[in-house]
Amino acid sequence: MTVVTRFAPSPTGFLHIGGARTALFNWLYARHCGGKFLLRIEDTDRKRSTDDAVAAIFAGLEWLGLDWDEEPVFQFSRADVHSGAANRLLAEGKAYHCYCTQEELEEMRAKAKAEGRPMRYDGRWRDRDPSDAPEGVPPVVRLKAPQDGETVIDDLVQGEVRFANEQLDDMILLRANGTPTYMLSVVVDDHDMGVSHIVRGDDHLTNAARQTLLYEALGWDVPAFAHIPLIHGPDGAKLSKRHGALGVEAYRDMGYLPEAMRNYLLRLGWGHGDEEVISTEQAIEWFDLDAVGRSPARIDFAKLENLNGIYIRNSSDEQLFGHVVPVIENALGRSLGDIDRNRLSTLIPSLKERAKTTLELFENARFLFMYRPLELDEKATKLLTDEARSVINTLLPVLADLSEWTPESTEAAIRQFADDQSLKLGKVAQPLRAALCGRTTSPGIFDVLDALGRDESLARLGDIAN
RNA sequence: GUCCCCUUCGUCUAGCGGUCUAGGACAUCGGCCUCUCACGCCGAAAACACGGGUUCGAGUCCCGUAGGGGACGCCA
Repeated sequence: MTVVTRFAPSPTGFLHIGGARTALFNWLYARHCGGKFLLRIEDTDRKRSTDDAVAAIFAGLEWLGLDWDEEPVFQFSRADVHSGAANRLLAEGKAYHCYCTQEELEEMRAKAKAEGRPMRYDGRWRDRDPSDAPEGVPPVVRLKAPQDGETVIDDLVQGEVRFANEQLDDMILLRANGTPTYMLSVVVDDHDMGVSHIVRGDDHLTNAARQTLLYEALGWDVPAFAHIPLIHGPDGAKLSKRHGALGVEAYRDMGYLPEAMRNYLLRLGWGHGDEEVISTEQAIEWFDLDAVGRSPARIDFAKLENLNGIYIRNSSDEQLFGHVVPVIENALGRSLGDIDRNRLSTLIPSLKERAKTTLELFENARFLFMYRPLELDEKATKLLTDEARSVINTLLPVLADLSEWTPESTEAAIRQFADDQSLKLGKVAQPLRAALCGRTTSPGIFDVLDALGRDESLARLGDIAN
């Protein structure tokens, strides 16, 4: 059997992190099995669906590197097919018209609540003669679902889950205005798209039971289900905006790399022995639904950051440079000229050892793009005492006399200088750092000198010495 | 409230009856390295929710309890 999975978001907002993980698991499973990963946009709620959201979902998936097979299906465009299925059930006597008013349903709900029961439609039109139909009330179409027995979901993640059919009432297939409901659309679409494995959040577990009934009524094979636990916020509660229910593009803007994000999401609820840093190739090879945990996982930004740092360090200099230039240009509000680019690319190897996000990398590189005379931060100002300035003063001609300007040559000269002056290297390096970077932390000082170049370095030192 | 699911260090997890005095990772705290900050390395503290069974033996199986989550729409 060819495995076909799908990701079916409703375009009512950005692609949030929970959806991203669901998409990732679907994608991984399809790739692992050599099957297909399809995309369906569930835009049947016309009021809440927007084109912007559709675009955001596409962009989010692309950013994460989750490519889908075939053209995306837009659910709303298939409304006729969906209602056709409902009409077929009607003709076969497996569905019926219900003329209940909203008020009647409200009453049922209130009564159920008062009696401590869940709201269940009482089936009052189930076997009633259609000739009883009230004038001018447009009916909904309901499924004539079995009233006893049980429906069993053999879930790849949750195991065998049983629901008593009496708890599953006659769900609405077609609304009074004739449009199909979610429950109907999903089943018809998944069937028509040939979906073999439905991987989705476990908030859909009860829906799986209802949908199973629908599959059976329609005479279709029931696909395999895999209901994965939801992601929770750091506090264990539902994901809130404050706690990470952001669009994936927000994570991009916070300086995370898509590969790191993917790795992190993968490890949330799934593990492979002691493996932590897992390449996409390995993930595809190792991923399987039966290893997905059943308990919800909390998002942990510290771990995400740590992983991101690992991916930054493992990036090639060229790759990282490409990632970081737009981040910097965006933060700086100007584009980088050749000089800026050269300085940045020289310092990248050193910069990437000390940043957990590309945003942090920018902060650490910021001094490269500042204009003279440098604005010194508080600590740098404090560090540049008269004594420190005189060290720079004495060192300046030594550096100016260097015939060659490389990390090796400046290091040799400065170490020699410190030796001659009976100073510890730190006593020379720290003032240099403050003068060159305007702050007391930076990449290795010889790399800084190298990146800035001879002229700029000497000029910045001169600004301080005088 | 009803139904369903879940419960190993603070967090993510390994563990699929004996090899568990419970392993790894992040975070935390020490130390080393060192021109600062990082990286790296070494080390410490830190968990089987509780109560009953089953078994020669339970983190691992069963049943309760407690706690957490999800579902109960003419939303998806």
